[in-house]
Formats: sequence, C-alpha cells, structure tokens
Amino acid sequence: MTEFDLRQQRTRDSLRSALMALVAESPFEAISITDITRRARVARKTFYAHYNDKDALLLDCVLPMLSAAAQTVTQMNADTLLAGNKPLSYSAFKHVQQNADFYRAVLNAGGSVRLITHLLDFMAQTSYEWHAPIREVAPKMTVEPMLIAHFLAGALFNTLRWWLANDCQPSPETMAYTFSQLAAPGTLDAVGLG
Amino acid sequence: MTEFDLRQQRTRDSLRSALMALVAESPFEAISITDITRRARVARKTFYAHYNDKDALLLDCVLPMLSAAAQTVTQMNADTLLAGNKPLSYSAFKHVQQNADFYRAVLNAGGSVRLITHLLDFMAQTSYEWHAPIREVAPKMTVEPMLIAHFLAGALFNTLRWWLANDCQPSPETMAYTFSQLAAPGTLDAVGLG
Amino acid sequence: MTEFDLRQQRTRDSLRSALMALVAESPFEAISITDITRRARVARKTFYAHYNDKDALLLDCVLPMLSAAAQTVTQMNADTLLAGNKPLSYSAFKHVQQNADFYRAVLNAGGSVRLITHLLDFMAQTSYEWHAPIREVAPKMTVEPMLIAHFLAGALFNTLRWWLANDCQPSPETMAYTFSQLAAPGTLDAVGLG
Amino acid sequence: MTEFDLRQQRTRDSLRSALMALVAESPFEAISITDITRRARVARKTFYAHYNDKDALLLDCVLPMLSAAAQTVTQMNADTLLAGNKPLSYSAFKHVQQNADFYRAVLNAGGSVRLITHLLDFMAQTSYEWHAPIREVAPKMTVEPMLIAHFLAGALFNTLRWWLANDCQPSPETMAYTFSQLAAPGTLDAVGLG
DNA sequence: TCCTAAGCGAGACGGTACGTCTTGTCTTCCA
DNA sequence: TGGAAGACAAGACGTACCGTCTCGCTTAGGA
Repeated sequence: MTEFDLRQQRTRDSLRSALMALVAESPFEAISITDITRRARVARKTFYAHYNDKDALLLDCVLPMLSAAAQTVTQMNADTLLAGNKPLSYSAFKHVQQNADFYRAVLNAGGSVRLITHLLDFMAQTSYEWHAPIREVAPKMTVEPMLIAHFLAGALFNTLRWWLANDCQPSPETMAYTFSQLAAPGTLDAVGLG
Repeated sequence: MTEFDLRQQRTRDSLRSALMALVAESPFEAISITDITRRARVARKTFYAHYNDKDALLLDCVLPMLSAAAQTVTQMNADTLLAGNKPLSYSAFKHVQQNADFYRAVLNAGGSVRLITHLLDFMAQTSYEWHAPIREVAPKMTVEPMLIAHFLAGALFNTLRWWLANDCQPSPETMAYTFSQLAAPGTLDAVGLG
Repeated sequence: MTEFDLRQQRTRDSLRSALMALVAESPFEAISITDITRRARVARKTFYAHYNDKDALLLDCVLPMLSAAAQTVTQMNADTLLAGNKPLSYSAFKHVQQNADFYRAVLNAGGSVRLITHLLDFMAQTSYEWHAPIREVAPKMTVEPMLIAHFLAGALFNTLRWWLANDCQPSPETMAYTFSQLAAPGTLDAVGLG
Repeated sequence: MTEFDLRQQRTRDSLRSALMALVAESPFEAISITDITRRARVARKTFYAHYNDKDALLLDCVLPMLSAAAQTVTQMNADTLLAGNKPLSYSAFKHVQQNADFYRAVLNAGGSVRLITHLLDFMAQTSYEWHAPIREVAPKMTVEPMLIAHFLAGALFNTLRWWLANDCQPSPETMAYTFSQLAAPGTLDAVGLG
C-alpha cells in the first residue's frame, strides 16, 4: 500500500533522473530504453510497468515543471495582464533558462516530436486559458480565440528556440518585454482592445 | 553520363513517391526504410546511395516544393509588401492546403523532428530575407531582426498546424488576412513603421 | 538458474536440429543463418548469443557424436589393438554409415572447409592417442608419430569420402578390414613391429 | 576472329595473379570478387565473362600447375615405379614446397572446399592412372583399385597439410621416402606384390 | 590504312545475407 | 508480491557482396 507506492515513486524518480542525465549527454533520439534502465539500475520490465515508451517518460519529466510554471501566473486577472510590467511570457523564458541544456537537447533536430507538439498544444491551451479574463471584457472578437492562442504559442515556442540557440541572450526580462512588444498590438487589435 | 543521371533521377523519384504514398497511409515514425525500398522497388543499398536516412529523403520531398513556393514572392519589393492585398503568408497557406494530408501526417505526434525544426528555421530565414527591403526603409530597429523572423516563423507554423487540425477552415485568403492582422502591428512597431 | 540453462539448452537443440534438417535438403554453403533461425523458430540475435557462425553450430552438431564414437574404443589396450578382429577404423565406418546423408552433404564441394580440416585434425589427434600403447612397446620409431597419425587420418578420411560416394558399399566390416590391410603393414614397419 | 585473343589472355592473367597476391595476404574465404577485380584493375562484368565464381578462378590458378607437375612422372613405367629411388609422391612434395604459402592459405580453415575436394579427387585419379602399369603385372587384385587410389590420395593430402604446418620440414626427399615407406607395403600387399 | 565488332572500365542497381541493435514480452528468483 | 536479471521473438538497422545491366571508350583483326 503506502510502502508499495513509495517504492514505485522511487522507481519513477530513478527513471526520470536517469533520462535527464542521459539527455544532457546525447540527443534524445539516440537514447534507448536499455540505456535508461541501465542508468537507473532498473529492470527492463519495470520500465514498462510505469511507462509505455520513452516519450511517456519524457513527458512525465516535463509536465510537472510546466504545470508549476503555469500556475505561478494563472491567478492574475485582466487588469494585471494589461498593466503588468512582468508579462506572461516572462515565466516561460525564466523556466526555459533554468533548464536550458535540457530544452536545447529536446527541441532540436535530435529531439522529440511528441514533446514538441505537446508543448505547442499545451502552450496554446494555457494561453487560451490565461486570456479568458480578457475575452470577457473584449468589445468584439474578430478572430477565433483558439487561432490567436496557437499563433502566440508558436511565436513564443520559436522565439524560445532562437533564444536557446543564442545562449539565452538577452535576459529573460528583456525577451519577455520584446515578445510582448511584438505580440500585444496585433492580438489586442483582434479583440477590439487596440 | 547523361544516362547515369537519368537513372539516378528515376530512382530518386521512385523513392520520393514511395515515401509520399506511405506517409498518406501511416505515421512517418512507423515507416521503415524497408517499407520505403519495398514500395519503391529499389534495393536497400540504393536507398543509402542517395540518402543518409529517412529524414533526408523527407526533406528532399519537401525542399523543392518549399523553394518553389518561396520564390513566387521573393521578387516583391517593399511597396508591394506594405500595400499588397495578398500578404506573404498567403502562399504558405495555399501550399499547405494543397498538401494538407502530407503536412498533417508529418507535423504532428508521429511526424519528423528533423522536418519540423528545418521548417521553422527555413521559414525564419525566408521571412528574414523577404523583409530585407523593409529593413532598408525602416527608421529604427528596436528589435533584433532575426528574433522577429523566428517569432513570425513560429507563429505561422503553429497557426498552420491549428488550421490543418481544423480541416483547413477558413479559406487560405481569410487565414492569410487574419495572420497579417495579428502579426503586422507588432512587427511594424518594432521597426518604427507603426 | 537451472531454468535458464534449460531454456538455452532447448534453443541450442532447436538450432542443431534445424541445421541437420536443412543440410539434408541443400548444400551447407547455400544455407544462410536466416534459413537456420527461421527453421528453428529462433530469433537472429539468439543464434549469435550461442554461436559465432554457421560453422560453430555445425561443429557443435558433430563434435558430441565424434567424442562418443571415439570413446567406444579409447580404452582398448595394445594387445586388443594388434590382435582385435574389429579394427579401430570400424567405429568410424559405422558412425559415418549411420549419418551418411549428413556427411555426404558436408564433406563434398558444397560443404564446410572448417569441418573438413577440423575432422582431419581430430582424426589425426585421435589416431595419435589410440596408438599410444603401441608406441610404448615399439622397438624403434623411425617415423615421427604425428606424421603417421596424419597419414592415417587422411587415408581414412578420403576412403570414407569414396565409400560415401559409393553408397556405403561394401559393408563397414569389410571396409574396416580392407583399410587395416592397406594401412597396417606400412605403419607397423615404421615402428619396428613389421 | 582469332580463337586466341591476346586481350582475353591478358585479362585472365591479371585475375589469376591478383588472386594469388590476395591469397598471400588474407584467407581465401575473406577475399571478395570486388577485391579481386579491384586488384586486377578489371571490371566486375569482365570477371564474370571469364569465370563463374571465385572457385573457378582458383581452380584455373591451380590446375595448370597440377597438370604440369603430374606430367613429369606420367611417362614412368612399372619398373621405374617399383625400383625408382625417387617415388611418385616426390613431385607432389616438391610442388607444394614451391607454393607453400599458397597451399597453406588454401588448404586450411579459411580455404576453399571446392579446391580441397577437387584436389583429393584429382590426386586419386592421378594415382589410379599412375598405377595402371602395376595393375597389369599384379598377380591378384584383392582390393578395389579406386579404393586404393583414394586411400593414397587422402594419406598424401593430409601428410602434405601436416608438413605445411610443420614449415616443410623435413626435406621433400625425406618426406617422399617416408611416405613410400608407410604406403608401399600395404598397397603392394593388396595387389599381391607384397 | 581504315572500319567494325569485341572486349573492356566504370559503376548503378535489385536482391539478399550479414552481424548488431532495440523493443516489448516472458520467466525465474530474490527480498 | 514488486522488482532485478536476463533470455527471447520480432524485425529494423546500415553494410557488404553478388550477379546483371547499360553505357561509352578502346583496340584488335579483317576489309
């Protein structure tokens, strides 16, 4: 019961940190389940008892971080959003900077399609939810809100990729400001708040 | 001499159309080189004589289409760019619509990281080159131009993904117009043309 | 522990009998490892976990039979050797007759060099050991004993080949007698027992 | 067209010496037709215009040497055979000594079954023909002559293998004498000339 | 001396085996 | 009973070789 849960939790942790360690050494594509289980000192069978495949483990590494990062700003209301000197994207730049090596390994040529598409969809969804308060005060919605969400998610995603390739220069603060500068006018126009 | 080139060209064509056919049937990830060579009636060795891996073949399928699509607007000058009623993104939406099944198969969970990252970089590069005339007349550049290019490339990329999932509704014309509506204000601001 | 050994033993048996079956159908040279594993319902990897190549498997098929055949006469002493009405070569003729199809397939043009040379060396070695009692009572050794052993091994080997091509006619008893008739005088002379 | 094209002869020579050179460097088994044609500066197609496979070329290298060696003693008559101080096997030992590296490479584990079995049969046939004069004067033939021929061929063959492994020690003369010492008594007995 | 058919080099190709790798399933034993 | 250890079937991987093929160049032998 509790004991088993603890053991299982420990196994999952081993697997997660094994993958994180391996990703720091070689491209995700090149890492085999054999590599992961060997590194985690875990039996092959045990891996499959917890995850269906490599990508499931990868997502299990990333999702908790994402939820955490997302929640830090979810409670903001419309006013803060429009007036805030720390734009929403700031937490994204900060989070990516803190895990730069990991994201560099995973969002480029040797990385994981599954994670990339999941990230794009997750960011779009989060963006959609974040902007719910705005939609409530928006005078007119000339553009499908989900389209805007995907537009912003894609823009942020590729800006992050460029920034990672650029050694995370300039600072997250500057990046977040610039991103808002590029993104805000068009999206506010689109909801009649220009 | 000419003969060899012709034979090789025919082999490449076989491989390309085999891959296109297979991509229409099953996710790219699940397609093996054995599948491709069997379908193309080509020996395994011959595949490797022409391409290093599956992704190289995939890129060879896509790049010619991309260059063609890109060139249709490369010659436009700054005036046309600013005043044109057919925005640059239009050719992208049109092209993707014409190959909707292919891109749906290749840009989602079962697709190719290599192609996605290549596409993002290619679109950023193309965007950068397309906007060269604008940069020449821009009064001030407050934002690194390459950052803008990646911002736009990501935005367009994920908008296209959403649009593909949405059965290419609404029309390419509408999409291109909406995309400009979202993208133009912020980017023009950033170069002092707001 | 024991279980693993049993499983491995069963795998080896499958492989051995698959090869024996295939050798009865087509020349050894023409049998691929793919053929063997398919017939044995065994994975390719598993084959290589047990043997380095086709010849190693072939030897593993033959060696146990040879040791068994060899041991049936190893304990004979010098008296029996000189006086015995069943000469040493008899067990060879008998063994080959019982596996005639196998040896026909494996000792001729489509066969295995590795096995042939191994057989020649094994027969020479066995001959050398069998004749140890004789050497102890031999008055003088005018010829290097190992040379005699190879002489006899080669003679027996090729006599067996001719006999196999001759449909194992005449009987093993007659052959063994004839072989002794041809071999004994010269070899006994050479050790001063003529 | 002349039935004796100089060009074709030169090509065959190139192939033969290429093979001889390669055999001196690596085991026959490990030599590919690609290796041979590259070494001989000959096109792949051309190889197949002259030989069906590697073994055919190998035999074409060996057979002329063998016929030559065989003919040096073919004219001897029965008297010379029985009284001669240079036994028949002498020419074999001499020939093998002159091509020791070649035969070492080709008659052992990495060698050619085809050549070994051909050699055994050739030697038996030659032995049979050489002994024709003896059979004419033999009072009684208690043993099938072809059996004797194969007995002697095998004995000589394996004696040669042992001798090659022994660095061709002792001299061909001694070996031929010893070989006769071992072989003659039994075979002469068998034809009633003991 | 020229001409013409052959021999030939170069090398792409289909087919197929190679030896290695990874995946997901299974079984046995230990804690 | 959960997990470590690891054998196994299935089958893809990238490489190698074989035998066939097409193409022009070269060249010998008959005109």
